[in-house]
Amino acid sequence: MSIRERRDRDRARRQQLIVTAARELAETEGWEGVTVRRLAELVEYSQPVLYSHFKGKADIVGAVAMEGFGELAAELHSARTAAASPAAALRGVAAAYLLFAQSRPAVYDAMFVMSIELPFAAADTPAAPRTAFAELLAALAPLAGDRDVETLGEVAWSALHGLATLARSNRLRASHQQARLDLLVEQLTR
Amino acid sequence: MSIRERRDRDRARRQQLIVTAARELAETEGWEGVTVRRLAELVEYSQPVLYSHFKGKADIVGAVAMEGFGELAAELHSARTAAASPAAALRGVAAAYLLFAQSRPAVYDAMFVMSIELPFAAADTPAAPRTAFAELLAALAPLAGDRDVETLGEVAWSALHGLATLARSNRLRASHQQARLDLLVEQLTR
DNA sequence: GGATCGTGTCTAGCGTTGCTAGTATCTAGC
DNA sequence: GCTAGATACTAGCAACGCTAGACACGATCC
Repeated sequence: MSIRERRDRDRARRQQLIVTAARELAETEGWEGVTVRRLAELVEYSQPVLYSHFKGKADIVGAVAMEGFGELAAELHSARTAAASPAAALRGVAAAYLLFAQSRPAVYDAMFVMSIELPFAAADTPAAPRTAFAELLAALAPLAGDRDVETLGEVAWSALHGLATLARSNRLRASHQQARLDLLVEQLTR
Repeated sequence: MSIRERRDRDRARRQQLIVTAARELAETEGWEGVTVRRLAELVEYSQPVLYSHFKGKADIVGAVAMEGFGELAAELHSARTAAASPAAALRGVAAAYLLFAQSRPAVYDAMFVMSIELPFAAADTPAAPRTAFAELLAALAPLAGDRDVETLGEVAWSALHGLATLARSNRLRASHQQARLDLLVEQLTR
């Protein structure tokens, strides 16, 4: 069965090639510039090949989003564990979150703006996004006091998400991002 | 020049007809179901007529967004002025904001998610969105203490925006919206 | 009153999109 | 070496945003 294995390997490699191409194209030209035709041209296969890997364009976006969740979880984790105090950990996690959204906007959009179909607070939520949220909860737990940690986590995440998206569409004063982060962290720390 | 006036009146009425049709269609089937062809059919004109009113589809979305800003500003205002205390006013404004986003999701998307091109914190920001933001600031001002009101307003708005969008895509626990609102208002009041 | 000129609307079509049916080709196994 | 099945391709469908060119109507001037 070695041939079968090699084929599966090749197929997985090609799938990754598609996801990477979609991601890079979205990052350079935005998601509106990502079409199945252009992706097919980039990976040097015909369109139907892409449809043998993914159900449709939305599925490709979802794959990019999944990759992003893994990276976000890892970066939040290292930001949290690298900090000396609980307060510094929270601040580091929040800053890492905003940096992620700012530096990879296309991936962030795929994760949180585009792919509506991805239940989070449900039983069938995939592992990666749950892990990322768990990192935020871990950073908040020591500072929660009498507040419900999970609710606090949802509010904190919402604030971060709002800061990230509104700032990027020029709806917040560009020069005050640091001040907003400071104020938010102070509110959460209390 | 009465004929000219009547024509302008008819034209304005037709423009409003298009905006209303777009809005209703988006509210019932989502923005992906709104096409120029369907809109033309709904208002019983051919496609080029729509392009004599709007530069393109994005422009129609923008018109719906503008209408939404006016309504949001009005609802935030009445929520704020109806409250007895500053704390109640803030809570009322926050609740009104979330109710707006929940009850008119398509309009909310047009305002904050779709039309990227609409600078907010800039000189040429239209009046309606600025008024809406001013309402939030007015509700926060009495409770700001030593915090910078404008920065606090941006953080509060970001949190509300995050709560609204993440809740709607099932990324927050549906049953805990009240608890999140309580916690957020308490944080802001402090 | 009849010709003229604009304004306003329509039909038709361009290029592109996501997606798929049907065909050809290539490979694995007997 | 031949057959069966997997695999990738060409070609095309319906729908999209948008626009060029033709047509009809109404106001204006001789």
